[in-house]
Amino acid sequence: MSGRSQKLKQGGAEHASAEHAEPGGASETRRTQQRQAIFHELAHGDRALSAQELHERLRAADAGVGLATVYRNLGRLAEEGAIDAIRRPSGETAYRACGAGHHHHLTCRRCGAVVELHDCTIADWSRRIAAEHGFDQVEHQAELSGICANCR
Amino acid sequence: MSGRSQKLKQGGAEHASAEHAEPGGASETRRTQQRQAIFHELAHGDRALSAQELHERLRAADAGVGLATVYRNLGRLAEEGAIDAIRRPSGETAYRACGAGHHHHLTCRRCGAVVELHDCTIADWSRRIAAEHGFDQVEHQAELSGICANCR
DNA sequence: GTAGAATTGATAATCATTCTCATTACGGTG
DNA sequence: CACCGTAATGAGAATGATTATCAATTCTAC
Repeated sequence: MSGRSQKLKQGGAEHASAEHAEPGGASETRRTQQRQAIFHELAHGDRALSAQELHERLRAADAGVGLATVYRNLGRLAEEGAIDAIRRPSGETAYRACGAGHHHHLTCRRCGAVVELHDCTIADWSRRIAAEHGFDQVEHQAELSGICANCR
Repeated sequence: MSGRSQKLKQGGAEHASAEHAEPGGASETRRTQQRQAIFHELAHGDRALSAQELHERLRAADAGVGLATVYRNLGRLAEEGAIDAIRRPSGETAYRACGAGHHHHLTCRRCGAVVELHDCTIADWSRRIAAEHGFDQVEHQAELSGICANCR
């Protein structure tokens, strides 16, 4: 697929009810069983899942979805903003269906539980730093990890 | 044991790794040409280099250092705290010779210039968040990126 | 229905990184 | 200075995650 009309339209579908707010359905993105199964699994999971883990779960759930398809849809959904990508220290990328808006994650290193952090103080720091060093369009990326109460 | 030998030139980072109390056998870190070449290259670079880039540079500089050796030493040096690992959005890990102490990086997305940020406000936030959610041993990881003054 | 394009799936291909193991060289010693 | 024990190196194989390939399947619209 090289010369594909990549029209990343995402006009609507930013509905608030996070339960069944599956994106797509416009005209370019088809609503396939696989994509729904993938999103459904993520929407119900409490922790972030890697592509491989998700693939495993889907296989166990009788929804035999190919690994390549899992990767494809995960990437797409992340681009559309429907799910959130989290980088694990080990290198893999895990995904999770998150609420909207800017936020970070606090992940338990043992059980993988995730807490969304919406009160980001980094933005202020970032702004100050940017001004201080003459930088523009500064973005930040951050992850917190620790051991949750249950795991101690 | 006067651990005098492993003082890789380049002042700073006097991280006296005294955490090698192996009984019986002594696993000394030897000073090899390759390791010196690797560190030297990093100490002079202004931007962070990935293992592959470093390997390429060393090859070009007639210091034929094997790729595996580059990886090995990079990992070791990072553990010792002599160099700093930076995760690129694309996934590879890049390394840079940094000052000691906890700090983060502000990288120019265009030219790759790096600024060390030593006044990290995330620690406070992190602590508060940890207490709030009952987490323990919370660590954080963060990167800032933007466009530097020269590149605008 | 039917056509036609987006999508899927099995597998090959990448890419960065790690492992293996025979060979080399560092560093102290006699 | 020659010698030894051992950490370190190097070339390539192995791994693990992710991406590309491409014929065979669905969706969706008509």
